[in-house]
Amino acid sequence: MDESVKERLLAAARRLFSEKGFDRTSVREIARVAGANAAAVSYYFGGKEGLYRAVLEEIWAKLEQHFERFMAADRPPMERIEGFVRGLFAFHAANPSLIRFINRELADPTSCFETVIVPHVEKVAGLLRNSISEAVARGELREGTDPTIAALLLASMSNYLFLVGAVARRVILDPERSLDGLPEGILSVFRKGVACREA
Amino acid sequence: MDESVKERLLAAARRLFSEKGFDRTSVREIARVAGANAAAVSYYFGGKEGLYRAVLEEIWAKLEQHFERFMAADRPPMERIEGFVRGLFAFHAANPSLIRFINRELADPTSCFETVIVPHVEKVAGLLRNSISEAVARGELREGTDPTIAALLLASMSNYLFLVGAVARRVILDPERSLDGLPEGILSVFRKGVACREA
DNA sequence: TAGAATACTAAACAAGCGTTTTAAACGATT
DNA sequence: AATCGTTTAAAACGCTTGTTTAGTATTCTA
Repeated sequence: MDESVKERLLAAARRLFSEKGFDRTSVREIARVAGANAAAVSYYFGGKEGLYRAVLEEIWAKLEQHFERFMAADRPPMERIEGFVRGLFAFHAANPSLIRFINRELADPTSCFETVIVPHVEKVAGLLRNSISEAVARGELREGTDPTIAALLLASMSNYLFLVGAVARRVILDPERSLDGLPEGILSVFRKGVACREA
Repeated sequence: MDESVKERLLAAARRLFSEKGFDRTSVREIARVAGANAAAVSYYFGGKEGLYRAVLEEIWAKLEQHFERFMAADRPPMERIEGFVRGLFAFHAANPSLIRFINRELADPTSCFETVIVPHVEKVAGLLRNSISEAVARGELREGTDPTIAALLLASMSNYLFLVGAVARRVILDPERSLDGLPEGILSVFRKGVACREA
């Protein structure tokens, strides 16, 4: 237990908030998991909401870093589009339950929505939209494709499974089915769906 | 105010639970909106959770009724698939915020998950999966298409927008943009994505 | 080494929660 | 008219919540 109390609180909050959300996680529980006092949350973060905000910023920073690697600006647009999907799945594999954290915030915004969520989503959405626009301009995606709609649908397919994780693994998919092929499946549907050549 | 207290409680709970979710809605607030006493919730529904469960059942019944109309068993499979998407959008148009209610439960299951959510999702997912299987068997969708994956992706595209409604309207889509064309756009991507003829 | 700033804690606080209790009002039946 | 079960209301209960207070160690600085 050589980490600082602040770091232990962040780690515990990250875990508990992702698992159960803001409302169902109490300050006392975070403190217990962190092996700290509940008052330390107010001391270091100004309150429960401040701690939540800190965790959210931390996660988004990590996710954006991830996207910047998978969607590097010097790559051709189709590679960036593929990077979006593969990056999202890779991130989820490396950080299970964190995507649900973010998506829960999207589905049910807290007070962090305006200051944390909106700017970050705008950035990632812009990256994806621009990649699609470029791909259309290059003739790699069908002319007339609406980049906004196309981006929305690609993000839908890439995110929904993780969002409804609990029910998906119970009802929609076999629990033991591997998800390894899913990113390519999504990209296949996407490519053909807005591909350059009509069938 | 000629409705019964029980009905008024259900209506108020439906509205408040859809807007703010289970945790952020208090029994006292429901009672105030319904013009009733907070104790009536325990009296009629056995508690807050019972009221929540009643609302959830009510909504699912309505939604399933909707799907049974749009995905009638006597229709050809591709029409049923189209009915799934169009029905979902129509339902959302008629019952704003109710889809978010359901989706919130999917993203963050409460104790109703096993008894209410799982059976209903299984039913609708089965309808969609069977329609896709039949369409593949008829040669209307590409051979080798995995019905489960295809159903998942179609449901993803159809649901995600409503799920992330708040951020979608702020960041992803123009607030004034009409969504009228979106169901057809989704179906277009889906059809081409798993269409019979390769490009 | 004295003093000040920082790090941390136990205890108390006020507010809100869902529920239960108690009792009054109501409508139908005897 | 008296009595019944049902319905509604007010108040109180026990509990948990996030935060604050007040205080004690600990560490750093002069």
